[in-house]
Amino acid sequence: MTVRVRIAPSPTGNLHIGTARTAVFNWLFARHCGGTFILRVEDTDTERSKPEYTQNILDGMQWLGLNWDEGPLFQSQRLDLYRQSIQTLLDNGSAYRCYTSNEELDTLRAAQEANHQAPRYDNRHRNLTPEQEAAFIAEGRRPVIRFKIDDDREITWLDLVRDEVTWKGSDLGGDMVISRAADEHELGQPLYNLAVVVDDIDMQITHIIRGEDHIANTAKQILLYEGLGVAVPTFAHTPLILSDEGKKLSKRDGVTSIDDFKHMGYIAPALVNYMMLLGWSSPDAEELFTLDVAAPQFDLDRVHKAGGKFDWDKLNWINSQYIHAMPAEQLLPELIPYWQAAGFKLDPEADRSWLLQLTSLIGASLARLDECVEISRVFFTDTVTLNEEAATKIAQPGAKEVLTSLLMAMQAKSDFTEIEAQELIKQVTKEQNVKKGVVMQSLRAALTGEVHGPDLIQSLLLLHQHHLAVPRIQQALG
RNA sequence: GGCCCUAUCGUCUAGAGGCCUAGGACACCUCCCUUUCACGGAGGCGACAGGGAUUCGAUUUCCCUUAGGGCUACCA
Repeated sequence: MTVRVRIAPSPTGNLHIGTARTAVFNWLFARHCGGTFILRVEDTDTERSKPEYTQNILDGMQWLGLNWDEGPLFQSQRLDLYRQSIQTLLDNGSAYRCYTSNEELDTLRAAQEANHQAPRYDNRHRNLTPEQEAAFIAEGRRPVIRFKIDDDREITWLDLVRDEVTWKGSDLGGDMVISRAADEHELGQPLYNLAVVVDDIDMQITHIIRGEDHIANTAKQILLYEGLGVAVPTFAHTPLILSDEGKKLSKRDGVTSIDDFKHMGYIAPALVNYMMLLGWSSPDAEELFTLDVAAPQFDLDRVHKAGGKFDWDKLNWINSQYIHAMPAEQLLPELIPYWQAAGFKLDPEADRSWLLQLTSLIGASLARLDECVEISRVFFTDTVTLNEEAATKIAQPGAKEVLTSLLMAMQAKSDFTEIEAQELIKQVTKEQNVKKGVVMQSLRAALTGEVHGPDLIQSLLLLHQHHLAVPRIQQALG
């Protein structure tokens, strides 16, 4: 039996980090087993589902490198399939029409809550006589279809990450609605649990890997498999991604969509790497690896049971490791859009060599791509403003003289090599009889307006190439 | 309220009865490299929630307590 797994996002929002992480585990499991990874879009909630969300999810999956083998399939296009199964359940007596009104349900729940009881449907319409049904229909009630859940039933399954899980039928909230209200002899819109089971059966899914927030659904779904007379697949419930407060990460926690991470300057392999590490550890204790490297060693056995808090520090570190490992040729095209968005004037073609040098210069300073804007700002602006500390450096004894010497040398020569620049610094230091620090500090201050920054010699070279060094030193000298 | 799940450094985790004086990574601190800031390198700080039981021996097994989380829809 070949392994078939799926990721089944609901297009009611952009691709969420939690969904993406579940997709990562499914992808890894499929690739590890040489199985098939399927993408199914669960859009049975027509109110909340939006095409743009579907697009966002598809784009996000692709960006992350989570390629799927089959799909995307859309539940909204498979309604007939669900209706057939609903009819089957009706025919074999495991489902029935329920005419309880919302008001009656509300009253019931309110009473249960008042008595500190768990809210649940009391199965009051489970055995209606034809006469009773006719009476409700005559009242104009539109029935839902409920699937019978026996209270004394015990549901147990062997979960691939949390071993044996047991659930009592009485804790499932009574007979479950599988089809929305419709006219008396119609089959209404199928509901989540029914659609999922029918699809998983139809698509011959062998392993259902999803977040632990689905555990109660699993109990219900197992009953549905039985009602439909089909073998139950294997389940695995992964731990949830938690916020700082230790709660399930939700849209309210700020950045949660893959899109957001992308725009913040995280790169796909780093984000995926972090998601893999959140809840799973590789047997050899490695922490930096791609999907392809992780797949052969991926195993649900090594998935942790407890939820994990999302840690920005660790993500930033992983992201920085990937960025630092990128050669300038590869990194440059990633940075250009950020520079352009910041309004920096640059010509990717004509300035290519200069941009590559700049990229090499700042690469090691970047933890996120977007940081390239602030770090390299002084290389793109016409003038700089000295901050307080920088002004102090230029005001220190000997600084003016040093800068004047440097200025003259640079006016005389339009391009320096690194060796020549170092030689020049050395020479000026000796000439002016100052400490090297004075030269370096005043030069940096004049050039960038700041006292911190990337390698000074490299910065000088780059600025001089673009004719920015001379005017800035002049400006600093007043 | 009910049910279910979970519990190792601040965080992510390794650990499947003696290998543990509990290992790694991030963060933090110190030092080195360096004109600076980063990067990089070397150290340091730092945890088995509590109580029972089983055992010659428990981080590891069992029970209870506590804490945290999830679920409790005609959403998915």
